[in-house]
Amino acid sequence: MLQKDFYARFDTRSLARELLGCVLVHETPEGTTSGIIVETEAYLCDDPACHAFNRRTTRTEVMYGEPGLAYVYQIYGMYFCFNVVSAPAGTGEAVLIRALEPLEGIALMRERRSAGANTARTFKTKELCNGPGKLVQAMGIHKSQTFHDLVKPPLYINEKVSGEVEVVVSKRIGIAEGKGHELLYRYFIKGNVNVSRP
DNA sequence: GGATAGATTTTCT
DNA sequence: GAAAATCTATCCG
Repeated sequence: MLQKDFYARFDTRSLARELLGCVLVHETPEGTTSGIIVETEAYLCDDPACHAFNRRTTRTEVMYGEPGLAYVYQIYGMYFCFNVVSAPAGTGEAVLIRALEPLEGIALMRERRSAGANTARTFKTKELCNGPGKLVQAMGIHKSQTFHDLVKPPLYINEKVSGEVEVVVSKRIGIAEGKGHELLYRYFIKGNVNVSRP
């Protein structure tokens, strides 16, 4: 399991890159789900797209906390996004986890995703976690886990299983022009089929 | 296969 | 009252 020093060691963009290949794990009463992190985005304090850009508020308070905390927020009324708080306490930065490659508990992920769908349908394995809102649903992560310290169960991250990975850098997804649209703060594993947008 | 509209609620102005 | 770090169903080719 990754410890505090890992989250504190890197600046936000380096952490976003380092998290690729690591394994996000969530232990719940229904079972354990886990997946390899294959896509991330960095949000810096001097970045208009960052929630903590304007000022320190109730919602963004956790982003100013110590690195390694979880930040879960609701987006577009019905979905949630999971972030890892980065940068020293007092600096409002975080890494958005955008996609996972399902590892453990795939049946449970399918169950949770189907329960969230309007009509009965079967999800392919690569459709379970290939987007920020999707992985939160599949992993059973809840908004109340904001402020959870990711160095202990039930929600934590394991170190890379298989050596270094080939990383591709790109513009972020869903950022409007004039809001840091052109910044190359998105990182994903080359050729991985679970990435939200190749 | 790709494009598009609609769902729905918290947060801040 | 508007905007938001999205996803799915449904249309069309």
